Amino acid sequence: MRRTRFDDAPCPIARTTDLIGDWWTPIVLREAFLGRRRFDDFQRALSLSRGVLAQRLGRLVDEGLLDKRLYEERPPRHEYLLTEKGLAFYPVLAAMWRFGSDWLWPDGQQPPVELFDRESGLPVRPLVVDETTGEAIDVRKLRVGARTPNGG
Amino acid sequence: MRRTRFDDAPCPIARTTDLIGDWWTPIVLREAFLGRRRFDDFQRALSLSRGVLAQRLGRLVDEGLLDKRLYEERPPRHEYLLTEKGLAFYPVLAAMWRFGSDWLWPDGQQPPVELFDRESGLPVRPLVVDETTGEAIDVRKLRVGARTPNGG
DNA sequence: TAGAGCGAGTTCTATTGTCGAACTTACGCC
DNA sequence: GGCGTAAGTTCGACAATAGAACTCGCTCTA
Repeated sequence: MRRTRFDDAPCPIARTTDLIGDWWTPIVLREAFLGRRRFDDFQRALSLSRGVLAQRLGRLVDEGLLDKRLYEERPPRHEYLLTEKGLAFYPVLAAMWRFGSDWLWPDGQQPPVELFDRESGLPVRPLVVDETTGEAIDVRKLRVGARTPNGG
Repeated sequence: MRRTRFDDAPCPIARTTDLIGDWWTPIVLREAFLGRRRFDDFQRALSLSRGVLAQRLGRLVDEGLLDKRLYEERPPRHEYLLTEKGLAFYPVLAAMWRFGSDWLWPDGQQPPVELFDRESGLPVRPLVVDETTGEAIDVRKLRVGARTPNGG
């Protein structure tokens, strides 16, 4: 049976899930954000099957999150760079980071790593807010509705 | 081959990916946030295999995002309610919503649905910021580092 | 100039996971 | 006693994954 696809669903969550709803794609993107560019860099860092890596990188290129660039003619060598769309995905990883840090470590323990601001050196804690009010998102105060003509 | 597990990885993104890195879990959670509670509600809304649904709901209960409650003794009837941990996952879906809305529709088009504030009725646009500064997250200004004793 | 090495994949096979349908259990109603 | 409903479990066909080996184009070295 073919995996169910959500890429033409009317819901933005479903479409995003179609894009990253497997165990390697978010991790591959994480590595891209950490500055990895070359096939074997990804492969060594993640020790995943080369076949799966090729498929995932290909998908991310097809979807426009990565750009496959020739950085050397002879012999031909490629690198994968984040596009504007790829960079725009970072907030999703940041939200995952926050949830994981807050909820996926045993009692009293915390993850060994943290995010820092390069300039100030201060720790950064991602938080999801409403862009207009600046208030933290509270699901109990939200509803989903049809798009308004002037909205969004 | 057994699927690679990330549930004991040192990276919060990897652990979160382990939890939701498949095609149905985020969608099941979305439905839970939309107020769905009963097995057949989920099944009818999503038309996914009952086997897969049972496995996913079970995992979410095991992980503490859903609570399985008996709401009727005879005949025995159950419902799945979001826990505090489950509610804490909403920001991740909100970030996915924003990315999907902004980037996964063809030129000039927009998704048919939108988020609204229940009280004000105004559209809500999720944005990921740094909790301390309130500034939007910019991956180019971040670095990952070892946790500081007083940090985080 | 033969061979080792490297980057970037592709191909192969065994094992798992997923889909969809059918089946089961436990009860309530008529 | 049979039908309906909630909440699953079981089953078989098919798809995806992991890991290893192989290919291809090229460079460097002895």
